[in-house]
Amino acid sequence: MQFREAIEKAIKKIVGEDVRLEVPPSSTLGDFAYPCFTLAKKQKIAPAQAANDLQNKLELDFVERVEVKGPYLNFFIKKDKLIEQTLKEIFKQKKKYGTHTQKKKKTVLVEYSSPNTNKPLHVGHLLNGTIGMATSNLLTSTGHKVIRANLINDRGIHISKSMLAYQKWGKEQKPKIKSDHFVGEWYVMFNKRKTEKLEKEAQELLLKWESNDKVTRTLWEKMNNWVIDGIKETYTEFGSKFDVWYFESEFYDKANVLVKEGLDKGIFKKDKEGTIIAELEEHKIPDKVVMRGDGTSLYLTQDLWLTKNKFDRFKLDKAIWVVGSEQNTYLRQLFKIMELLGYSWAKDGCVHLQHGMVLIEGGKMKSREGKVVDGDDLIEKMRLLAEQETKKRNPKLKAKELYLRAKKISLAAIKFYFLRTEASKNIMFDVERSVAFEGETGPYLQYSYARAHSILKKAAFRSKIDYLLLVEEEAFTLVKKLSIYPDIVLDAGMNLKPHVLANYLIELAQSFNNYYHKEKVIQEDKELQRARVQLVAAFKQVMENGLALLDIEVMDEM
RNA sequence: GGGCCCGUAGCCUAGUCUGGAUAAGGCACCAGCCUUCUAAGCUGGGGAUCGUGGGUUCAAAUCCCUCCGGGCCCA
Repeated sequence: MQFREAIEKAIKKIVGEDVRLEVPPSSTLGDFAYPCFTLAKKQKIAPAQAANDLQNKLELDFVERVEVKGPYLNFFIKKDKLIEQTLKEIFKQKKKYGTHTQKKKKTVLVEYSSPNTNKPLHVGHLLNGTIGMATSNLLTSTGHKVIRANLINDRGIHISKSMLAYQKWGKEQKPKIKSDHFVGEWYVMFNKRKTEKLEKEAQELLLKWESNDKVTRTLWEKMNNWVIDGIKETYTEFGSKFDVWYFESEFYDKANVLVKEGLDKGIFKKDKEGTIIAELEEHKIPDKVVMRGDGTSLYLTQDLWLTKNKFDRFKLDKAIWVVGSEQNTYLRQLFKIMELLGYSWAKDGCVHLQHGMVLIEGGKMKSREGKVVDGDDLIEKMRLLAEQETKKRNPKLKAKELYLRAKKISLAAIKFYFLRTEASKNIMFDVERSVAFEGETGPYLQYSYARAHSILKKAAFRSKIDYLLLVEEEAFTLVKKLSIYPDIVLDAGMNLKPHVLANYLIELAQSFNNYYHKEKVIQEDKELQRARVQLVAAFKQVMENGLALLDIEVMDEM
C-alpha cells in the first residue's frame, strides 16, 4: 500500500536506514506505528524522546496526525484519502484488483494430484488438488506463467494386482458402478485374497506388460481407461484442471538415458550385484537406488527423466511438486541427483510444496484395505448436507437451483477447510464432523458475498461519492482490510501459502458483516446511501476475486 | 540410529519467515439480537504455564541450544 511505503520512506530519509512500520494492536492507536527502540539506542536517548524528536521532523500531507505513545510513533491516515484511494483502485481494476505483473514473466510448472490408475481418488487427492489449484491461481496472479501438470502413474505392480484380480475373478464383467470404483474393488480384493503365489503372478504380469504382451496390454488399456474416465469425472465435479498430462507408461523406458549419464559422470555407482546407486550420504541424504540389478527401473528413474523433460520442454524457471510430506526424503533425493548431474536449474528451481496427511480415526488411510475416505463419497455426502441446509432456508427452491447451490456450497466447505490451515499440518478428518457450514468456513464467505449482492440489487451504484461520509469506525476498518488485499495476494503467492489468503478472507468477511449489522445501507439519505453502496460493491468485488483464487465459486443468493 | 514436519484455551487454528504495545479468530458453552439491506449472521461473557528448561535482547509465541510428546520418511 502506498501510504505505508510513503511513511517508511519519509522516516528513512530522516534516520538514514530502512524501517518497517507495523500495525498497532488496536485501531485507536492509529493505522501504522513505528517503534523507536532501535533509533533511540543509536542516538543514545530514551525511546520516548526519540519518538518525540522524530514526530517534529515529519510532515506528510496524507497523515491526519502523528501521536507519540511512549516509545511508539503512531500514524493516523486521513480517512477520506485512504478510502478514496482504496475504492478507486478496486473499481479501476475490478477482476484484476490484486494481481501483479512482472516485466519478465517466470514460467512455473505445478504438478499435483498425480493419481495411480488402480483406484479412485480419496480425500488426500482432494486436499492435494485443492492446494495445487489455489497455488497455481496465486502464482498466476502474482505475474507468473503457470503450467498445471498431472502425472498419471499408470503402470507398475499396483496396476498388475487389480488386473490380476479382475482376470481371475471378474469374468470379463463390465463396470456396474462408477468405473474407477469398479477397478478399485478388484485391487482391494487382490489384497484380501493375496498369497505368495498371487504376488508372484502379479509380478509376472508386470513383466508381460513390459514385454508388450498383447493380451496383457489390451486388458491394461481397458482397465486403465476405466479408472482414468472415472477420475476425470471427479475432476470435473470438483473443479480440478490441468494443462498437461503425463503418463508414466509413455516414458518409463526412456529413463535409462539419465542413468547412463550419471554413470559416465561418476555420480552413480554400480555395486557387485549390478544395482546402480546414487551416493548422497555426503550431502546428508540417504543413498538411493537408481536402477535394479536386473535392469528394471524405479519410480525415481522415471522422475529423473520427467524432471529434465519438463524443464527442457517448457523452459521452466521453476517446478513445484505438490506432494505430501511423506515423500520429503524421496524428493530431496531427486532434486539432489539432478543437481549433481549438473543441471543448473536443479538447486533453486525445484521446490517441494509439502502438505500434511489426511488421517482418519485409527490413523493413516490404507487403500489396500479399502480404509479410505473416498473422494466421490465425500463430495456427494457434503452436497446432500448442503442441500438440507439450503432447503431449510429456502423451502420453495426448485430442484435444479437447489442442486446447483448445494454443490457450490459443499465444494466451498471442503476446499476452504483444506486451505485455511498451513499446508504442512496433518488433518484429522471425519466426514460428519470436519467440514462445517458455520464459523470460519467457505459458506460463511459465500454468505457474506450474497448479502452484499442483495444490497446492491436494491440500490444503484454511482461512481461519484463523498468519501467523508464513510466515517464510521466499522466502515474504516473494512476499507483498511480491503486496502491490504494486494499485499496479501503477493505474500500468499510468493511464499506458496494459500492459507494466508484464506485467513485474510475470513477477516474481511468479519469486517463486512460487522459493518452490515451496524450501518444500514439502503435508506432515506440518498447521498449517504450512494457512498455506502460503493463500499459494499468494493467488498463484493474483492471477496469474489479472493475466492476465485482459492478456486471457490460465489453465488448471488443462498 | 539419522532426516523432515508439528506442539498456542475442552476441541480446530492464525500469529513464528521479518522479535515490539492488553497473544487473535472459530467450534463447543452461557447471556442477548430477526415488523428494518438474507440469523449459514451479529454483540457480550467465561476459558491460555504459547510443550519443557536454558540462552540472546531494552523487548521472545516469534531467534539460538537442550529435553519431552505426536506424525512421517530413510536404514
